[in-house]
Amino acid sequence: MDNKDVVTIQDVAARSGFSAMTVSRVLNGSDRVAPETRRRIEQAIEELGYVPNALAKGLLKGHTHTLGLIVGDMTNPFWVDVASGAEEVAYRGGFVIVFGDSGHSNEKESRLIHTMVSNRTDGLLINAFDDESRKALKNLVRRDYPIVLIANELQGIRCDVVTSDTVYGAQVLTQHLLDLGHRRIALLNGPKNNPQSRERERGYQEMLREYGIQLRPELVVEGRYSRGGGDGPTRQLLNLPAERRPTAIIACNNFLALSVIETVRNAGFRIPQDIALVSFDDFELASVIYPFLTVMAQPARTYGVQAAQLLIDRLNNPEKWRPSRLVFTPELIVRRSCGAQFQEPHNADSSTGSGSR
Amino acid sequence: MDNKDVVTIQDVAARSGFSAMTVSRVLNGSDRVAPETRRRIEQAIEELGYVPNALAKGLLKGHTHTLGLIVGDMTNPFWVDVASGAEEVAYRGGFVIVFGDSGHSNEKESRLIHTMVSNRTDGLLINAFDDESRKALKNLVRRDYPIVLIANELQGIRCDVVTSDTVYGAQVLTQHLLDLGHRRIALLNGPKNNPQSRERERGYQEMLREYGIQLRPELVVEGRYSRGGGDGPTRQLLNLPAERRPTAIIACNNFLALSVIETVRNAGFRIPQDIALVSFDDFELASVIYPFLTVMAQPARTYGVQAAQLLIDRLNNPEKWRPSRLVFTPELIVRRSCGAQFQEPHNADSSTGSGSR
DNA sequence: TTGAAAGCGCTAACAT
DNA sequence: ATGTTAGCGCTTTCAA
Repeated sequence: MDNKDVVTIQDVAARSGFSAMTVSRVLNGSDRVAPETRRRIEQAIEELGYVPNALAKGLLKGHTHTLGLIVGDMTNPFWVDVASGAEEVAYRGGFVIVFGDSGHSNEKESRLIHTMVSNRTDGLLINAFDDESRKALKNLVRRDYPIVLIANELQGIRCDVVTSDTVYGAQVLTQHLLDLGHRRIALLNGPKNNPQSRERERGYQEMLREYGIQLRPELVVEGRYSRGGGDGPTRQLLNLPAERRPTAIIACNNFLALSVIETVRNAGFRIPQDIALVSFDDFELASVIYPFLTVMAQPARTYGVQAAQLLIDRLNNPEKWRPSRLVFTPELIVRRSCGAQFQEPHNADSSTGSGSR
Repeated sequence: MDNKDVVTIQDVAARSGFSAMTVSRVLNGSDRVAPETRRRIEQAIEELGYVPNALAKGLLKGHTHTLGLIVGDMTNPFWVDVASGAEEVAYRGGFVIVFGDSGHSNEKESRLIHTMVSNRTDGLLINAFDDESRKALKNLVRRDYPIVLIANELQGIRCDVVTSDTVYGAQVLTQHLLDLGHRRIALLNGPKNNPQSRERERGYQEMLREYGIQLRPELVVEGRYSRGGGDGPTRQLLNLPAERRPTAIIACNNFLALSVIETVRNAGFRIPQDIALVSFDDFELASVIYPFLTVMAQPARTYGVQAAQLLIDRLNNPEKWRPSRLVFTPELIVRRSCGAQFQEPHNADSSTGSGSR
């Protein structure tokens, strides 16, 4: 068995007694190769364990059949779903996805973009962090580098966008609470320089105004979209004197909702008896186990599927591409408890029963 | 503004009035460049929006600062944690991670391996699907391609391994149930050709034997490790006549536990009153919201961190590498309900309160 | 049906 | 301090 570090197409050529060109034709499924030639070359490939060098091919051809996907937090189930959807479509289309997690940081995001462009991914799917992301992306777009924006729309960038109607989502959530009688409704929002955050605040304000409720600035607080990123702002809300404290909170993503759940619990309050909670984004897994949270569900997986599809379509047909803007309408899911089936056990080890035989 | 499709180092050279070699030196931070020269070249880079071509560099240098990571199901929070840990370490070390999801399929797995090797990832972190994976990996290892096996150990492959003591885990879980008085304990296992599945069955059997309990083959069933992959086998267990039906189930990963929860619920039984449930792997998020499941926790994130570290160390110091075998000891987490804080509401819309003002 | 030559963008090695 | 040459592994183009 040959033990060279890497085996090249030349090695296969030498071994099989044909030229590299003929080997190349076999590899790429050309029909202008004699059956016997093909057989012998395939055998040589097998014997040598040859794996074509995609770098060389990419360098020559100018594309790599590789897509970049940058999300803010790959630990968030929402983005995992997006990634999973994109991966499925990419795989079917013969593409590979290179993932990146910007960790909600501008610096890491721009490093990732640079790396992906440098590695000549054929295009980029990105949940742009905030307005600062625009500069880097704008430069790419100017060079016709294909980009699909996910969830966050950025002004003045000619590219595809897949998003959902966030203003509407915030309106529905706010109205839901208003209809239940709540009047002091807090908005636990994400960072202000994030386009979606601004839309959520707009929907919230509009609905309050429609109901003639006065806006209380102290009830609009700003967290981060990452795990634990709403702990501080939630405490801030709970620390308000009872007569100004919110009776309901709208969390602007699933991790912010988690923050509320944990912080409220630690402060000795109960949900929903003391403080009601509704949220954007779903916890799919958690909801199976204990479905109780009312949410505005965004179609996470569909985001990924559609975004990847848009990008691949564009790559396959560059000249007839025109920017698309896909806007999904989120859906209100009002959850019930499943306490009937799932009783809260009261012994210490609640999951393992009491030892029936 | 220049509008060529891609801008090369030659363009920068021409623009700045120096040679490509000097530009290259600036890019790679060589100190043998006059300050004024550096300034002018950096300006040209900026003006042209030049991004170096990593394919060309990789082709020349023979490495790409890229690591492959293949998991069975990137939708499973367990593997998300692994990926997140690996990503963090890789990023700090100047590497990028290329993810792949084998979807628990041999065919997709081998296609992914091929793609990653073809793209010259410098090494591979992989949760090998089953014994069939050995052939492909063995070929790579023979060519000194660096591989780290995660969770599943494969015989006769000289590479690093990061895993945990699965036999022990199964013993502890089984003993836990035995000590609670259960005698008909079912094992909802993963596929038999998966190395870990065999270890879990071994631990289970050993512990039953130690307690002098007779092994009932009908209580050992085989599911898949993917979402919903335990529905059928669980139904099979529930369909047994009452006197042979298990009083407790051990689910061999978190998704199998989910299957039990859903299937048992749909069949009208309750957990833990009618059937107790313990499981391998944790649901971190779900447990915050509703902590009730007793689990054998595997250190998911640590897997990723250590595996990536092992790989990077090897790449940085190839000649002094020796295969390592890291074995973690899983930990039993006996969860209590947090019903005291979290009461099961009984109205329809449980999360939003009844409308206090 | 097969092969030879040239070159994709970059940098190592060797000039100057 | 800067430049020239050659070549990484592959495919395009042209020739046989």
